[in-house]
Amino acid sequence: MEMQQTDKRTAIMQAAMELIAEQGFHGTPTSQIAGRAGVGVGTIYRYFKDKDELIEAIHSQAHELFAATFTDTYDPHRPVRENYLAIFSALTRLFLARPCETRFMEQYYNSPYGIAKKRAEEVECDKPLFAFFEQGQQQQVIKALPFEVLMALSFGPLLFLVRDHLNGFVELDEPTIAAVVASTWAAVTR
Amino acid sequence: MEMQQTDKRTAIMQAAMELIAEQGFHGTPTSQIAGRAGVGVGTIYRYFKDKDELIEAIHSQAHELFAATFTDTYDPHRPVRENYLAIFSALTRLFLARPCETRFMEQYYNSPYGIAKKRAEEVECDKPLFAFFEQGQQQQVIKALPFEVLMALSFGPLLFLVRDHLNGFVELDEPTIAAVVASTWAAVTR
DNA sequence: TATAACGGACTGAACGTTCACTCCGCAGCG
DNA sequence: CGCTGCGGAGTGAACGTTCAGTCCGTTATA
Repeated sequence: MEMQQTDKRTAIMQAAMELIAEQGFHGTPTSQIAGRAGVGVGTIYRYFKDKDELIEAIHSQAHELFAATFTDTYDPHRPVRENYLAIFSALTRLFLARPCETRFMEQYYNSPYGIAKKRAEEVECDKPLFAFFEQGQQQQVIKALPFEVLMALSFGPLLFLVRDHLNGFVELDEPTIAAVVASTWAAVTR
Repeated sequence: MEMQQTDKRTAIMQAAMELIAEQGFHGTPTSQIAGRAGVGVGTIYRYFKDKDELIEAIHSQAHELFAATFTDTYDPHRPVRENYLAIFSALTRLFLARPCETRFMEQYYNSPYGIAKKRAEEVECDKPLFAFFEQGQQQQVIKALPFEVLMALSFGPLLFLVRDHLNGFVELDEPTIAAVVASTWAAVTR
């Protein structure tokens, strides 16, 4: 039962993601990452130039996971409202199903890493969502507010609640998710 | 022109708050705090047992500032809607006027400090807001959702936008604030 | 008033710890 | 034997914290 070349790389990324999600970037030494991944410290540096590159790799992987949910859920043949409810429900369910990825991303975007990253690629990464909101605006359904404001009205409450849920302050079940997404829909529509 | 005893304490807290707001807890060494405050490193430890106690003191001060805005703005003789719009507009304006306090608190509540703190005193600190929402629910104006959900619907978008504003991604002017608060009002009402 | 002794606020070099990262020896395989 | 992938003790830097000593305002003494 041999490990493939990429298995150690994957194990390192998984271990780092879990630990960073729990303890933050500065709370998780490389030694601990190596320990959970079942590899030596030096092995980390065979696959990643430094800790920053490891973190970027994890971010990139998590980002793809989240982006895929959008493209999987979005259906151009449905009305805007149905798409909205489906997309944000699906995203919330994904946040809850993948707590490590979610908490990692929270850590990431609340750090110098994330701010620089966002500045660099915001244009790219949010393009599909931007187009979706624009479509709703052209149909006079969604308010004529700046894109960032619509993002805030949609994601703000969900991320707030997901964080509370993962910290054990709220039980975020399926009916509650539906109620929240319906409420944010009321916030972004005329 | 001598410094009072408490002036150095205040200078240390101010310097630490500014630096932590910019660089995070682990990005700001005590040496840097002392440098900006214009005191020796050791002086910090005359006023605070350790770095944690310094952070708690800053949090406590900022918390009082924010709590005061609620009590100053809330007027029991106004309709719920007017109170809601006034309170959350005022809070947002305060967030923008006090970027250091705001960013410090963001850092704080995204760290082990904040989670433990919230667990300990959530009951206490949110009491006035809880009562406010309850009043609106009894008048059949505000949705019968859990308190945490109402908090998320109200604060989520605002904090999201304030963060974007402080990072330079959005210009959050007075009309935009009004539009956002009106939108979150639409989200929390029946 | 002039001078000496005191007390404690203040300082920063030094300490021990912890971290990210390196380096060299080892094991498996052809 | 050479080569490749790997491990973990070791390294230097940086951190939070300490503490022996300095400085200065106040008080006691003559």
